[in-house]
Amino acid sequence: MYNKGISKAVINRLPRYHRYLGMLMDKGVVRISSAGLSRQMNVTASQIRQDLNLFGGFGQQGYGYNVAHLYDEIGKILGLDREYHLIVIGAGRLARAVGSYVGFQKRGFNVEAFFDRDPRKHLDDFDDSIKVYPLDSLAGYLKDHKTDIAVIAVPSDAAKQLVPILDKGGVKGIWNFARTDLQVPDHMTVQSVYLSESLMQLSYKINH
Amino acid sequence: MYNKGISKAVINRLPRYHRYLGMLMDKGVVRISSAGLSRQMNVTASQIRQDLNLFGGFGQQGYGYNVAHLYDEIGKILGLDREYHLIVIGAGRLARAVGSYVGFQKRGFNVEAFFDRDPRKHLDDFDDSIKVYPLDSLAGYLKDHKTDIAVIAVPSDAAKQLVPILDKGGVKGIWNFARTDLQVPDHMTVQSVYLSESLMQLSYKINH
DNA sequence: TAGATTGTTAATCGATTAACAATC
DNA sequence: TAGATTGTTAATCGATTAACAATC
Repeated sequence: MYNKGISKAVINRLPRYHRYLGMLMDKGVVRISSAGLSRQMNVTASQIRQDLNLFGGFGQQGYGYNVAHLYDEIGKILGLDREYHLIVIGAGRLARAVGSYVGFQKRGFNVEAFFDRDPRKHLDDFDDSIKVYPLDSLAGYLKDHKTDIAVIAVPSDAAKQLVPILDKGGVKGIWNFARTDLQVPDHMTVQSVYLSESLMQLSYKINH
Repeated sequence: MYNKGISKAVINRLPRYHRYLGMLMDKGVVRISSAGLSRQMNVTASQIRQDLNLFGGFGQQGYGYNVAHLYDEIGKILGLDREYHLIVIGAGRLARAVGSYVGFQKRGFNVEAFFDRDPRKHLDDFDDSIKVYPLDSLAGYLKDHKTDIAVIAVPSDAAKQLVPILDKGGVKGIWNFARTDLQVPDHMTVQSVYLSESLMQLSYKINH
C-alpha cells in the first residue's frame, strides 16, 4: 500500500479531518473549501491543502472538496475500509470499557475474545456474549483464529511478556493501554494510550 | 508559577521522563547521565539536556543527574506535588474505568463523585464507595465542593453542554474522553483522549 | 588534576505558513 | 468568461541535533 514519507504529524491529523467531515456529512453539507474547513477546525487552510495533497488531488479548483468523497478517501487511507479481528487482553474495568467502546463504534473492528489470567473472576458481569478465556490459552487461540489487533490492558510487566506470544500468533498491531513502552519487531506496530501521561499533561496545564 | 514559552512538545515528553526516572528509582539507580537515559528512552541525549534546562540546571557537570531529585523536580513541574479534587461525569463503562484508574494511581488525584443522567442505572455494580449523583445536581454540587478537574465520559453533545456549567462551578481543567473538541474559556484547560483517533492511527500503521 | 558530563550556543532539519500560477 | 479555490513551490518558523566551552 502507498506510503511514501508521510510524517507522523500528518497521520495524527487525518482522523480529525475524518471526524469533521463525518459531522459535515451528517449536517448534509455536500462540499467544503479548505478555507471553510479551516475555520471550523482551527487550523490553516494551507495545512489542510498540504496534508490532503500528500495522498492525491482530492479537490477541484474553484469548487473545493466533495465532503462524502473526501471522507471516504481519508477513511481508506486510515484503513477503515476493511475488517479487523481483535482480541482484548485483560478483563478488568479498562479492558472491558475499551472492548465495548471499540464494538460500539461500529466500524470494522470486531472484538472476538477477552483473555485474563483468571477468567472466572470477571465472567459474571459481562453483559455481552464475548467469551473470557484463560491467558494460558492465548497462543492456542491465535493458532486457530486469525487476529489482526490485540488490545493490551494488563499491568506493565505482563504486557511486555505478551509481545512474543502475539508476534508468533501473527498479530499485526497492538493497542497498548499499559503504562510501559513496548518494543516490537519491525513487522508489528504499537499504538499506545498513556492515560497517566495525559492526566499529567492536564495537571501541568492547570498549574501554568 | 513559572512558564515562559515551554513548547507543547516538551510538555508531552515530561511525563515520559518522569516514568523512566521512577523506574530507575525502583531499581535503586542513584544517578544517570543524559547519555545513559538517552539509551534507555531512545531519544537523543541532546534533547534530554535541552528539555531539562528549560526548567533549570538539574544536573551537575561530570556527574549527571540525581535520579530521585530529578524525579521530584519533574513531578513538581507537572503539578504532582499537590492534591486535586475530581469528579467524573458519566457512569458508563469508560467513565467507571477511568475513575477507578485515576484512583488506583494513588497520586493526588482524588475522585469524589460521579454524575449521570440516570444515577440509579449504574449504582448496583459500583464496588467502591463513591456516589453517583444525578446530572441535575451537578451545578449544586460544584457550589458546595471545590472541584479542580472534571472527567467527561459522556456522548459528544452532552459533553459540549457541560462546559458552561463546569466553568460557573469553578472547575479548572477537563479531561475529555468524548469524541468532540471542547471549546473552553481562557481560564480553563482541556486535555482530550481521543480513543477512536488512536485506533485509526493504529489501523493506518498496520496497513502501511 | 584529568575525565566526564552538563549547559548552552550554533547548525541542521523538518514542519508550517504564505503566495500564486494553474485550472475548474 | 470571471471568480473561486486548489495544487504546489518558496519562505518562514520552530524543533531537534551537534558541538564545545564551562565546570564539577
